[in-house]
Amino acid sequence: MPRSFLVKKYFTNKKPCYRESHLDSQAVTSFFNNMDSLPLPLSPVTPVSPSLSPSPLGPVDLSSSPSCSSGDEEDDGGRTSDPPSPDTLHPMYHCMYCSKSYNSLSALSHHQMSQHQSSQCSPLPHAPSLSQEALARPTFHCKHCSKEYTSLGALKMHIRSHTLPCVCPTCGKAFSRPWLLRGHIRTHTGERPFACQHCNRAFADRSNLRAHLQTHSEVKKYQCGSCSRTFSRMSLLHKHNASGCCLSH
DNA sequence: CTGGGGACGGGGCCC
DNA sequence: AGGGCCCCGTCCCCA
Repeated sequence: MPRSFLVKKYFTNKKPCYRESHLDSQAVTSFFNNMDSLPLPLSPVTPVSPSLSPSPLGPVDLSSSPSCSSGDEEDDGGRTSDPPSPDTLHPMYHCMYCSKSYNSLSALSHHQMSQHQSSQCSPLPHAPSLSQEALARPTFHCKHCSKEYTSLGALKMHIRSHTLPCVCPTCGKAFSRPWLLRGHIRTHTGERPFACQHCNRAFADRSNLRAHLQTHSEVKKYQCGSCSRTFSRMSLLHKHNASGCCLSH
């Protein structure tokens, strides 16, 4: 499975390290104690321009596809999508040698095997040097924005960020995913399940606890490339750079 | 201006 | 396939 479903995405140097730093109970202490040895990115973090190269293959237009499979949980209010149209859910597979399209991978494979394999066909000029399988991979367009995905599941997940099916019963604010709603509900209940082991603070959001733990560390995660100052948050480093540090070096 | 907290979005991985 | 959870990241606000 590809690490990224998203065709158009921001490329980062993220190295997910899941399940290595559970922040509950003693794991927090472990995380903090080992902070110095963690492979933290102590280098200036620079924003990376998005790759906006168009899909080399004809994208699948899902403009009339349903926005979410769980339609019964969708809040209407003008956000619901058009009714499902099975035809438009079918991805199209495009030949890398000619412009013919097929609605099944097997049909495309048969076409390419029979029409192009024995000949000296070369891929279309706009086709990148990818494997044939990769080239045959369909792309799925979001009807609400310009994003493209290589799997329908990824697209459905993304579309939830447009349809916002999870609605707070208290204030009516809508969210794309249930756990986002749960986090929001904590703002109403005041629940703060993520406690700092080094002070009395507790947080409703794990990310905020993680950021807070940085404040306990002498050497923080984000370092200015010019003056070597370290910051607990990327945004602080950005502010620091914007304030002119790098201009004076 | 700086540091920090609150709230939230989104892609990726695991089950 | 879909839900749950993880991490990274951003924006806003305030002291």
